[in-house]
Amino acid sequence: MSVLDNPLLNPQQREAVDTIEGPLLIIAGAGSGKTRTVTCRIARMLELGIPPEAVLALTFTNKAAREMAERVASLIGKTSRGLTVSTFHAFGVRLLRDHIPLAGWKENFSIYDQGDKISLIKEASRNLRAGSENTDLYRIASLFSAVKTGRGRFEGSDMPLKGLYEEYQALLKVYNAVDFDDLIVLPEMILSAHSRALEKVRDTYRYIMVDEFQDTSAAQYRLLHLLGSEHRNVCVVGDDDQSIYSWRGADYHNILAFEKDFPEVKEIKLEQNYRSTGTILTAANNLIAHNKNRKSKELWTGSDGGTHIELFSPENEYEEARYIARIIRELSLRERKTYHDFGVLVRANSLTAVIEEVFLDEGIPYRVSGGMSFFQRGEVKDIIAYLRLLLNGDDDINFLRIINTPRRGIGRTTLTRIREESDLKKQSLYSSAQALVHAADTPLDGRAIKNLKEFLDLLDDFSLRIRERNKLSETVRLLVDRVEFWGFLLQEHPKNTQVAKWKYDNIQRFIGMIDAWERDPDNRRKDPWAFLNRITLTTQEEDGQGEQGKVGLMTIHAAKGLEFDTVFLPALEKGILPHRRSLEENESNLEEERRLFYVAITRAMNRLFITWCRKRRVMREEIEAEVSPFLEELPKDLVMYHTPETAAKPEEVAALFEAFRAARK
DNA sequence: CTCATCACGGTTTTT
DNA sequence: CCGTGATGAG
Repeated sequence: MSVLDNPLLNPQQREAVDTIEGPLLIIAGAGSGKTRTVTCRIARMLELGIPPEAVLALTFTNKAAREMAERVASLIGKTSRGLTVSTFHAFGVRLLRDHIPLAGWKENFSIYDQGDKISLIKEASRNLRAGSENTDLYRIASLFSAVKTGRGRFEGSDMPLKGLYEEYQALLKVYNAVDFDDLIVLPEMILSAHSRALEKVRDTYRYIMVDEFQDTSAAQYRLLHLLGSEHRNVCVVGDDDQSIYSWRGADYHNILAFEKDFPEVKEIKLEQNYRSTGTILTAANNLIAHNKNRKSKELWTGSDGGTHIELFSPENEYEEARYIARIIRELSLRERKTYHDFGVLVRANSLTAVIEEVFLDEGIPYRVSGGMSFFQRGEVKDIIAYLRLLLNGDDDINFLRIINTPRRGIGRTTLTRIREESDLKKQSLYSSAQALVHAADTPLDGRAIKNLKEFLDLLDDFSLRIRERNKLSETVRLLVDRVEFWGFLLQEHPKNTQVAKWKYDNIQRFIGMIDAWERDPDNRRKDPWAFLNRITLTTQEEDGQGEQGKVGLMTIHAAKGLEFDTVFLPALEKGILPHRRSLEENESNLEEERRLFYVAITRAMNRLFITWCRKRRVMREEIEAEVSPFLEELPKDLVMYHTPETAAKPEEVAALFEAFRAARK
C-alpha cells in the first residue's frame, strides 16, 4: 500500500506528499497536519526508490529532528538508515567535519556556545586592554552575531567594537574554535569558494526539505540556496504567522526570497486546522489579522463551537497561580483530564517561578522545559570543559575554565605568567604552561611549578586515555574521581551538602548519558568529539521519560509545535506580552509579539484560560499591572469573564476528590 | 592564593 | 530574595 493511500491525508496534503520533484512551498497553518504531511512526503520518496542517503531534512530544533525521524521510521516500519534529519547547525557541523581545513581550522575544532562566546569576548577585550567597559556583553555578542551572518554592521555603534570583533575572530581561530554562527557561515564560505566540495555535497543531498522555514535566517537561506539551486528539489514548509525568532536572525522574508529564486515553485496552502475548536481558531484568526505583514491565509475547522475563552484577573501572581492550580484540579476531576493535557505558557522564563512554587505546594506534578539546559549547568560544563581541552589543546577558553577547578593552587600570578608567555610566543596557554614548567629560566616559583606540572600531567594522562579509545564514560568517571570533584563540591558549598550532592548527581547523570550514548546502536560515530558536538548543540533538555502525566510549564517559544487540551496563558500584561524590552529594541517588534500570542493561543485544542494580574511583584517592588492591549483584539463574543463564584468552591473540590478516590478503589 | 564580604542585578525568547 | 562577580584581608 502506498503512502498516498493514507486516509488521513486531505487533498492538499496528498498533493504535497506527491510532489517530489522541483521546488515546493508549503504554507502550513497552525495545527494543519504539517508534521504528518512532511513525514509522509519523506516516506513517499523512499517508496519511490530514492535512496535515503539522498534525502536531507532540516529542522529547527533537535527535538523536531528526533520526532521527524521517529515518525518516518514508524511510517515505513523500520529505522531508515542513511536518512539525514538534523538541525541546520548539526548539519553545519557535519559539513565542517569534512571540509573545515579549507577555511583554515583544524578538524578537532571546539564549538563555543553562548557562555563560551561571552568568555571569549571578555578575553578579547582584555587582550586589547579595552578596559573593563561594562557595556552589555550580551548585546555585544548579539551584534557580533548579526555582523557575522551579514545582517548587521558596525556603523552606528561605537568604533572600538570593530577591533574587538576582529580580535574575537582571531582568537576563535587560534583556539581552533567556532561559534554557532560559524556553523552556518563557514560551510557557506567553504562551499562558495570550492566548487569541488560543493558539487560533492550537491550530488549527495539531491532532495532537501526544510521545516519551520519561517525561522531560517538569511545565512541559512544562503546555504540552502547553495545546496539546492542546482537540482531544485527543495521543499520548504512554514507559516509566516508563527515566525517568532527574528531576534535570532530568523527572517520570514525568506519565503518571498524563495518564491523569487525558484519561480517555478509550486505552492500549497494547508488551511484546515485539526487541532482547535472553532472558538479558539476564530479568536486566533481575528488576532493575527491585525498584523500588516503577512501572507493571506485563513484557517478553518470542521469542528465547531467549543467553550468560551475564559478570562480572569487575579490580584497578584500568587493568586493567579492558585487559580490555575484550582482549575487544573477541577478539570482533571470533573472531566477526567490527565495532567499532561494541560499547558501553562508564559512569555519569560522568570514567570515560571511562582507557578512552580504553587504547583509544588498544591501537589500538582509539572515539568518545566526551557530554562537552563542540563549541559549548561556549571558543574556539567566543567567536566565538558575537561573533555574539550583534552581533544583540542588549543582551546584556551576551556583551559581557563578548569585550570583551577577544582582548586589546585594555581592563581592569578601564575596565570598571568602563562598568558605573557602565550602572547609572546603566539601559542596556546597549554603549550605555554608546558614550556614554563620545563624552562630553565622559568619565572614561576617552586610551588606553582609543582601544581602546574601536576595539572599538565593529568591532562596528558587523560588525553592519552581518550586517544586510546577507552570507554569514554569510564574515562570520565575516572577523571571525576581523580580530580576529587566531590571534595571540591563540598568545599564550594560548605553550608549546604544538599547542593553539593545535587551537583554531583548531575555529573553522575551526565556520565550515565555518555554511557547510554556509547551503547546506542543507532550511533554511527562514537568518538568523543561527536558526542561533545552533539551536546553543545542540545541546549534544550531532551524530554526524557517520566514526563508523562505532568502539566507542561514552559515559555511560549518552547511550546511551538506542541499542543494541549487546555492552555493557560498567565501574565497577559502590558510590558510582558508584548514585552517591553522587545518594543524598546524596535517598535516593529509589535507584530512579532502578536505572533507570539497567536502561537500561544493555537496550542490549545479545547480550552483556553487567559489571566492578568492587577499587581505584580517585579524585582523588589510591587507594580500596578495592566492588561495586555492584545486582549482587545479577541472578539468579545468569544470570551467570558470568569468570576470566582462560578468556579467550584473548595469544599466541592474536596468532595469531588473524595469521590474520585473512592471510584479508583 | 584562598576565603569572606559586599554590592549588584535579575538577562525575552535558543541553536 | 538569591546567586554571581568584584574587592580586600589573611
